[in-house]
Amino acid sequence: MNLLFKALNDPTRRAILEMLKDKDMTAGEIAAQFDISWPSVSHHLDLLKQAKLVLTVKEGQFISYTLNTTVMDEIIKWLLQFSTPKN
Amino acid sequence: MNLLFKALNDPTRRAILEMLKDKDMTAGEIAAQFDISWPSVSHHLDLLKQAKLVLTVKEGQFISYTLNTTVMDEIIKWLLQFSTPKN
DNA sequence: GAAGTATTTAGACAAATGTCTAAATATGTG
DNA sequence: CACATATTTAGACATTTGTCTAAATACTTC
Repeated sequence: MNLLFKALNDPTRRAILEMLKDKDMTAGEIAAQFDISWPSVSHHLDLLKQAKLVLTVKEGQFISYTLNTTVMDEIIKWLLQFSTPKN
Repeated sequence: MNLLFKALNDPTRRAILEMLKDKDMTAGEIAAQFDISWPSVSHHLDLLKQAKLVLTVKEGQFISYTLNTTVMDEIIKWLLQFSTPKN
């Protein structure tokens, strides 16, 4: 839970997740969308990976990043405890 | 969105929210549940308030904190964009 | 209004975070 | 194998964050 909220607590990382919603992307494609350096983006990707919010697949020379929506459901479940009056 | 995720990115603050799920509490009652100093708890409450995750009601000498679940729904909505294949 | 309780504000400090540049590690190609 | 491309790792540095103690503010009661 900690890693999850930590990973979500950054605009760049949230933007990455929104990009991956539409299609899988390589680290390079992702980095190209931002004005920060590649190593910084790589670091963000690492945190997302630690939180298991993204999964990586090696595709030859490239590394493709994919959303892992399973983990999203975990946060949603945590949040829903507040919406329902009595569980 | 930024303030929201920032507010959620701390175990103490998440614990406070879970406590408030059951019943409204005064700042003092909340602070008593933790081993950290009252000013620290007050600071956490302030961040929760900034994120509008909690609302305050002055009850005489005390300040009562209440959950604001409306805001939770906002995060859930953001998260749900990833769960549904095509919006 | 003086004194007591509840809570926040101020200011300091160590630890965590996001960024950078430079270098290292794959992987693919001639 | 040598070289080029893709990505990560290392190390440094400024900013942000969570914590503390001390002091200030707000409300209640005598």
